[in-house]
This record gives sequence, C-alpha cells and structure tokens, in this order.
Amino acid sequence: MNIFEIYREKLLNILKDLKTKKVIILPESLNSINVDIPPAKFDGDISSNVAMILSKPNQKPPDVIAKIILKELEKIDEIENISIEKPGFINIKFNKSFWSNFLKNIFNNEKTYGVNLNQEKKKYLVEFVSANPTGPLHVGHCRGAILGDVLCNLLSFNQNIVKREYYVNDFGGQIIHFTKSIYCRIREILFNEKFPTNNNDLYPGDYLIDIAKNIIKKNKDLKFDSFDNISDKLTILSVKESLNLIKFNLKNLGIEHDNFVSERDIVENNEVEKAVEKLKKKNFVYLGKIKAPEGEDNSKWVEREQLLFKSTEFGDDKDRALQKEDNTWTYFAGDVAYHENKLNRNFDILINILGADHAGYIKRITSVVEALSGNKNILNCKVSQLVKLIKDGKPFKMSKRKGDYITVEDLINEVGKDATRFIMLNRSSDVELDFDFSKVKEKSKDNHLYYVQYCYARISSVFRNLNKKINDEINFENFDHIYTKDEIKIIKKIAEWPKCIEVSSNKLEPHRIPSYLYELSSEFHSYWNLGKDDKSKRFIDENNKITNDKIIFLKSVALVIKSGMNILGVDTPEKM
RNA sequence: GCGUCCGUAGCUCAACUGGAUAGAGCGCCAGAUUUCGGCUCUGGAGGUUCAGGGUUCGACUCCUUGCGGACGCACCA
Repeated sequence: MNIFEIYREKLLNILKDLKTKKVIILPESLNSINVDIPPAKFDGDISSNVAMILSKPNQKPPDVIAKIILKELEKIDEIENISIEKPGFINIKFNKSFWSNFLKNIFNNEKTYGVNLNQEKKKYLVEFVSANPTGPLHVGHCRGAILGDVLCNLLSFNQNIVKREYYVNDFGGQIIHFTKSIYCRIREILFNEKFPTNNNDLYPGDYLIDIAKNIIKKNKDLKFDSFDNISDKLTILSVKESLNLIKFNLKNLGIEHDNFVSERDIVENNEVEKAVEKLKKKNFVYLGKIKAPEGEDNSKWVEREQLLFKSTEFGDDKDRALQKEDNTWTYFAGDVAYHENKLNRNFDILINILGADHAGYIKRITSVVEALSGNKNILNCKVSQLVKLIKDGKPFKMSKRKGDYITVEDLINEVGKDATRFIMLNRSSDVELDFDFSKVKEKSKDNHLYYVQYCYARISSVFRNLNKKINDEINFENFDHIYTKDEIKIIKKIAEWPKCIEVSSNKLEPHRIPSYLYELSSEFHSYWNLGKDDKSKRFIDENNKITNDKIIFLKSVALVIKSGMNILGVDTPEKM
C-alpha cells in the first residue's frame, strides 16, 4: 500500500492510453516521471511533475499537457480536487473517506506495510566491521558496524536475501606482532618476565593480559618456552580469543554476522594464486615499477620491479602491488582472492562498508572486482565518516586503561545500545558525526531516541489503561470513519513510510529512517497535546471508552514506529 | 602534489538520485500555562545554499574553476 507508487502506475496507464489514442507523444524513458509530496502550502496530498516531462516531446507548454491529464484524473472517484500550479505541477487532493480506506488497506496486510513489493528481489552479501582480530572494537568501528547491520535489516525488510559477513585478517605481519605480544604477556604471567616496553611493534593494551590468562587456563598442556615452537598454535588461539572479544562487543551492539571468512584460509587454499592467475589471463597483471607519491616524505622510497595489477585501466591513479619484496602476497592480493571468492558464491550485489580511513582503498578494490567479473556495478562500497565524541562541549576520551581507545564496551556502558545505534544512524554516513554524551542521556525533545520511544510508550499506555492489547484484532465492519484534519495530517505521514523505505534502500542511506520517525513522533505528540484543552481529542473518553476509529489510528502509528525501530535495531519499550 | 568526502539559518543538521516560496531541532524574541526565570505549549524573526562560470522549463543537487575543512596517498592490515 504505497499511494505514491499506486498513483504513478495510474498516471502511466493514463499516459499509455492517451498515447494509443494519439493525443500525446511519450518520451523514451518514463523514469523521471514521479509522484511526490507537495509542499505544505499547496493543500494537496500528492503531486506529479508529469506535465513538465511531457512538455518537450509534445512541444506544448506544461500547463496544456496538465489539463489533458487532469481530465482523465477527474474520472477517479476518490479524488476530491485537482489543481495545476505554476510551471505545470499537478496537485491531487483526496476525499475524506480515502484516508479511512487507506488505514483499512494497511491492516489488510500489516506485515508488509512499507515493504517495496514491486522491487526485484536480490541476493546481497554485505561485508562489514572486518576489524583486525587484535583487540576489542573501539568507537571508530562502531558507526560502520551499525550502518552495515541496519542496511542488512533494511534490505531484508524489503524481502531480499542478505548475508552478513566478516573478513578476518588473521594473516600477515600485524598478527605476528599481536601473537608475539600475547606470548610476552604469557611469559610475564608464568615466569615473571617483564613485558618489553621498548618495542613499538608490540601491542601494549591491558586486554592482552586477559587474553593471555584465558589461553593459559584453557591450554594447560601447552609449553611456552620458545616462540618459534609455539607461534603457529598460539596465533590461532590468540585470534580466536580476540575474535570472541569482538563478537561479544558486536552482540552488545545487537549485531550478529552469518559468516566469518578467514584470510589465512584464503591464502592457505591457494586462492590468491588462482585469482592472480585469472587476472593474468585477462591481461591485467604485469611486472613494473611504481613511482613514489609526491608531496610526502619519500626519502625511504625504493623503486623496484614487482607484480602489479593494472588498476589504472579502471580509473585508479596508480597500479597496485600484488607481491612484496620477499615474494609473499600483499594484503591487497589477499583481498583480490577474497573478492573472487565472494563472486564465486553467486550474489547479485556485494556491499562493503569501510571506515573513512580506508576510502582510498575503494578504487582499487572496485577495479579488481570489475576486472574479475566484467561487471562494473556488482560491488558497492559505502564509507562511514568519523565520529567525534563530545562531552560538556569538548571532545573527550574515556578509557585510559585500555590504551588510547574508547571501546564499544565503554560506549554501551555509558549510554546504552539503543542510544548508540539511533544516534550513529541519525546522520548521513557521508558526514562527520558529533556524538554528544550529555544530549544522548537527556530525557527531552532534544534526545531524538527518547522522543520516538516515548511516542510508542504513550500509545501503549492507552491500551494498558483500557485493559486492551495492542495486538488485538481490529473490527473493520462498516468502517468508513471521517478523520479530522489533525488526524489526517498524521495519517498522511504514515502514508509516507513506504517512500522513506524506498529512498533509504535505493540509496543505501538509512539515516532517513530516524529522521522520519522523529517527524512522525513529533506530529503525534502535538496531537496528543491537543487533548489537554479539548477533551474530544483525547483517546480515552470520560466513560473510559475508546472508539474504533481511534484504535485504528493509534495502531497505525504504532505499527510504523515499531517497524521502523525494528529496522534500526532499537527497542520500543511499552513503559518508560 | 593527487584522490575521496564535506561546506545550507547564530549552532547541529534535513531536503525524497534535477522540482514548486530551501525545512527541522537547539538558541533568540513575544505570548500562554505554572507556587518559580525551570518543564511544557503557541507564534515570530532569522538564508546571495562558500564564491564565480556553465548545462535547462527548473540547480543545494549535475559539469567546471577557485577557496576552506576532514580523511587518505607503501611492500600496514
């Protein structure tokens, strides 16, 4: 039940009809014809730009075209009034009973209200977080994690098949350093050997001590007398422990991945060789040299002949190295193999969520996916910009105990899962985000999460006071109630919900959802406040009764809020 | 030097892949309510959308040049 979609269809049918009658000529594409919400001042419910689009091919001014279409639209019963505005917009106003029919239709199929049913269903693979398994998650990972999770929720809400994936970088230099750090901590615990403080490669964080203790406890038979003897086994154990830490953090954020892919497995299964071989066959690999970047300190730069991928053919600014000096694979080579692995699993769309600091990586990875698949549009990378934490108007750091990081755990302990998720999603991921602790904890209109949750709680309280359940069946017999102007304003907002979902999922930009929910809540609270002065506008009357139309009205608001909050992964408590 | 993202009200940000007179919240001003200057409610002021040029019926949105800010620019992951 998307009234914008329905009326777009109706318009297109009218156009096709007029075309066969040779009244008008249609342009090649009808995509730019849309049905929208008119600005509030025009007293219309929906509007269309159709006349402007048809103006050129027909060589007639828009208002002339608009008048032709208007005549056809007038035949539709539920339309009360049509007007043509300045350049040629057509504004449609529905009659009053339209809105009760609309609500009735929502509850005919309440589970799919908002779902874009006309959209083609696809198989998505969303890779997100993929933080190095060398410690707990910190705030920097948090925004991308939530963005990825909510995109998945959104896509599956729209009935697509979605897999959440985490790429575990359990291979390479960082992991060796990490394992060595764990080894030193174990020696510290078991043999009282002082942890080296002069080695910058080692990880200093205190959480390593906990990991070390866990490993000792779970592996009583292991001997820690030589790093070389134990490093293979210890690497696996260390990665496992720190991955557990990450999974715990993610769980507290309400996030669970379907699949963890290990870089080590990719390398050890010779998938890198196979992927590079494939690129070679397609002639995208050669031996060559890379120039040092300009404007930086290049004193240490050594130019050297090496195996390169021709990413410049796809618009990258330089070709990218596949092999290191010692002939082992670069991180990029591993990622090439990983993406070949993804491609072989037959998804329609791959989505990667990256942090702002990895934005420079996008060009080469999209290049290589295009090279491997021949498909330019299969991989879609989303970047989430930085988060600035603010307390008392100043940027601040929370936990010194755990190194310089502010961890996800700190954040959740401080403000909770729901607030973290809601605030992180409140802005476009393209924009830096201020995360203001004092505001997040405030119980006022300023706190958007609180305001939306409060709306749901108020609705729940009505049902509670009446000893009714919000999920009780609705009686639609003889339902043709005429809603008031104030109510219709809110019902119109409810009608916008499918549009909000459509735009959010097409652009992969879920930040519209919190904004939408805030607007809906705001209108609902205003309506609620009207009941202060005007008792007829209260939901429960003097005799402690409620009318059927008000139940339906309340339930429709609750339905949309609940459904929106589900997508955001945020709770809707019935009492606050 | 190059690449990516951003620049909108005093502040924090929206603007439905190019639509109409650019919208919210906070702050400010004026009222209402209130045992209070706090909370809540109603209304109001506030804009050359960083600057210039271009594309068209129509530009915050697209192209181009410049300015300003953030991030990145190994064989590290």
